[in-house]
Amino acid sequence: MAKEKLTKEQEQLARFAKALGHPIRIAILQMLAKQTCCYHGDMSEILPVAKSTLSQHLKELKEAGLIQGTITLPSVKYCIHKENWALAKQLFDGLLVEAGMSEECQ
Amino acid sequence: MAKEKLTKEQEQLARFAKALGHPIRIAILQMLAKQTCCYHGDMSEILPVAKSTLSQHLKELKEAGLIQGTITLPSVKYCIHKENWALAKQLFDGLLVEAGMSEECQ
DNA sequence: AATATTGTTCGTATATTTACGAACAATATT
DNA sequence: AATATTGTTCGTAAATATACGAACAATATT
Repeated sequence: MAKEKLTKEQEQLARFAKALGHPIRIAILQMLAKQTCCYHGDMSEILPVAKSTLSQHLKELKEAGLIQGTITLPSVKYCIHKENWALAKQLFDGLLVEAGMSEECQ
Repeated sequence: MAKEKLTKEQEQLARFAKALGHPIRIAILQMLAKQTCCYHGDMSEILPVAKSTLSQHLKELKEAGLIQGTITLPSVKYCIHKENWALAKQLFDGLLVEAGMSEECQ
């Protein structure tokens, strides 16, 4: 068995995907994308989770590199991490296109 | 607090993303995409996991609707689930483009 | 009928994820 | 100095995810 090691790219893509793997985090990213709201407080009012839970989700997105937060007292402003987002887009696109073009398997 | 319910779309996108959220599953999809291999056995030889673990990953991808498997004795052939894959692509694209165009938040 | 091949399922252990409220920290306001 | 506002961190509980080998199932081969 010639077990192949997984590549950094595969790990990175999985990391991004994992961060997207929760509906609350999707909702967060959509809000940030639309710029309808960037503040923790605003999201907290809309999203159906406790503020502590929201903090956890934001932390995960931050750790995955998809968003960044800056303290703007008395609130905290979040936004998309443009650079990493571009990388994510590139990686996802690569996979999605590739697989979309695959032959019918039958 | 006007807590909004999450949409089916958000749930679906998160479901897909979650399925992509493991490097082994990324590797599986890439192999299926490239058509270099469609058989469980072939993947089992290449991917660095026990066959039982591979089965679990394949099951998750199947349950998420991203792949489908057909028994072709003595082996099992897997392939991308074209229809759902197209949906996944659409949903991911939507999010990725949207967020990519968001204003600089500063 | 015994054996081999190919995957799945089972049993199990460990780690991670998710969620909540309470407590805390940092600053602003009274 | 007490109070209010805004988020994070802590403690905790419950659910999922991940991994492995052993056992099993289904068919093919001897």
